[in-house]
Amino acid sequence: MANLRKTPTMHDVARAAGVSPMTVSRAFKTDALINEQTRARIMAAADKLGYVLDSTASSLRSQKTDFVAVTVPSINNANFADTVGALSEKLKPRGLQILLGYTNYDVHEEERLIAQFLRRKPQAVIVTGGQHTPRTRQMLENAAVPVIETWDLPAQPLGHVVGFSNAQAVQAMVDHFVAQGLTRIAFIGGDVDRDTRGLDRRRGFQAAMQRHGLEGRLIAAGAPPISMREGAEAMGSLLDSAPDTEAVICVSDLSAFGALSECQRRGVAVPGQISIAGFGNYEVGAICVPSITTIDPAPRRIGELAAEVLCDVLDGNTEHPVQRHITPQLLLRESSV
Amino acid sequence: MANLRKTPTMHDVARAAGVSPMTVSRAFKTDALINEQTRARIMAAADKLGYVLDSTASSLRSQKTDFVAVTVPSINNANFADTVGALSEKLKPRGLQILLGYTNYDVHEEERLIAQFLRRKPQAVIVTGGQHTPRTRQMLENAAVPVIETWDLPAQPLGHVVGFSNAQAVQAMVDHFVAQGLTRIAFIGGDVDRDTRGLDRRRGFQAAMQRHGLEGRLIAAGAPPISMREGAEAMGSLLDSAPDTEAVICVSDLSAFGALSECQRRGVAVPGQISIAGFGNYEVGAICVPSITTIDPAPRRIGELAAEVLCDVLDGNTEHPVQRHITPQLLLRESSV
DNA sequence: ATGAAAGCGCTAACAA
DNA sequence: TTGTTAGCGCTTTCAT
Repeated sequence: MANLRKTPTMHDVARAAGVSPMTVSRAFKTDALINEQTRARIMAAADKLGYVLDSTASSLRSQKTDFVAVTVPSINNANFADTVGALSEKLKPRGLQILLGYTNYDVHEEERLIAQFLRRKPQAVIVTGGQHTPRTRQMLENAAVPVIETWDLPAQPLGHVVGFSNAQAVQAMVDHFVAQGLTRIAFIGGDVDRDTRGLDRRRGFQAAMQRHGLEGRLIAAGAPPISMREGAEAMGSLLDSAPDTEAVICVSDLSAFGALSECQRRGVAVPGQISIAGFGNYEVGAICVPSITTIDPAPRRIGELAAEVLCDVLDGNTEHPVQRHITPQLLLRESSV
Repeated sequence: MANLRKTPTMHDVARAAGVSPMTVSRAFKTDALINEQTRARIMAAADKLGYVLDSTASSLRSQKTDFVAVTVPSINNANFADTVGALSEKLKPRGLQILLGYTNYDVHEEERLIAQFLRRKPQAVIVTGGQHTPRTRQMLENAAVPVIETWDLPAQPLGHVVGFSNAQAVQAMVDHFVAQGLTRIAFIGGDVDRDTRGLDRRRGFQAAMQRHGLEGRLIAAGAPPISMREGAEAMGSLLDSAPDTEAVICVSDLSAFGALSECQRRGVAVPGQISIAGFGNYEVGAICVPSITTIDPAPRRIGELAAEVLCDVLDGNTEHPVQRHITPQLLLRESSV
């Protein structure tokens, strides 16, 4: 049976085309010095044999892979998906392939992932956030691989940074509500600190409230990521426990939408009786009625900038660690007035 | 400088631990025959040197990778993310790593991805849908790698299948509306046939309408994937052109939510004046007010079954192509009565 | 523009 | 339980 034949190698193609294996190797490189007719003959032979280049062998010999390792907290999040999408599109022309892993908002799972990824000798490692286990930090240092931290401004960067201050962004939101004369303001977010960006947003909320001499109300919505349902439940307990609340800032648009829905179920007017704001500029917040005031952290821009930084590093144009800051935009919508 | 040292290899660890490289290799395998004290000594030496196993070399020598190639239409879709998430969790214990690519609903992009992935000699290829270019089909056949098609019931399967009939699921939805006495029913979906699952749903709609002797109204909402915004716009033109429509079935919950929002903006009562249904059981449809009637295709179940099939194949328990069918559930909610 | 020799780092196969 | 030998498929390097 034909299927019992071993997978053809470069050697087989070389013999079929009447050249040396080295010439076949050249034929498969776009920029190699080779006669076009020879290449055509080789490609025809390769096609006939069903030859597929073995990039494992190629990587081993050249001591160079085309992998870029990327970790995100969740595979199921439109914001991170946008960042990865932009990254992927920008790296595709360079022939770089993304090795994607998700940490489930857990630094130990991140450690496990990074350890696994480093065995593949990636060209770079791009992570979400600036919180890592000591072992992760050490592995990345030992690997001497370019590292880019995204979506955050780490206190002690591992290398390059493409991010923004989550705390600062939420402070702008608080200022907006206070400027409207609102004082009884609550924050709906995760009840544990696994999600460091969520934690930063909560801290930003509290810092801003304190600055205004106000007392912030914190509503715990469960373990990150906070879903629409958890947002709705949190809004329910807020309405039960502190019905005089005038505004609610949610850790994300998803929980904000859940909160909005709970208000609608209870006949609480938004805005009017209560204003709602989210974070992340997810599509749902732009489409729903009323639309939800939010902060746009430009997730695709983060991916594009990370790709830019990475290309500079790989081209040797960047010797020192780079910091590229995003400026999140406050988007005022119908849910706050 | 310490950093100028070459990356340590097994050889270096072996010398440091006073054993042969082969013993080091064994120490890094969980199930290898090795003295535990020797292993401890080796691990200590490896740790001190910052040694990281080179899985490229390992794969080349053993002619075996731990990659599973997976393609999905979009990285930014909660349903496919759930499938990939479940797949990933089930494959992790086996030490299999997912190589994820997204096709952007384009069979040619799928072809490009598969070609790239096959160079890595994956253990299996898992694709979304049953529509592929001839070249893709041929590459996969040549590679003699296990293939699983998901989310669909392909007419000509490439190998194993874990899916359901999108057409049939939508027919059940039409039957539901007709049973309620509704006759003027519209379908909002993509205007090109790139998304074969969307196309199947539209066909199911038309077939069911025809079976009931009714004429279906088709509203084109743009190129897949259909967003919430496009759903809203499509509902706008439907309300303009055919205001007597009694029910709308949307290609997904996202467009259904957009359609619902547009109704709310225009003061059209849902349900009452118009009933709305979606597809996919996305969270937004369960939380919004009114909640949206939908079909649950059990995306995580698809991933779990695919992982199950894959494990059976890798264990040699499955010689012949397998078909595992999902039965999507109709979820009746507030948007239809 | 093409070829020959060597070896990337690891592990299969066999030996002790 | 550990060691020795050989070679996976490719590309670097040097030669022609």
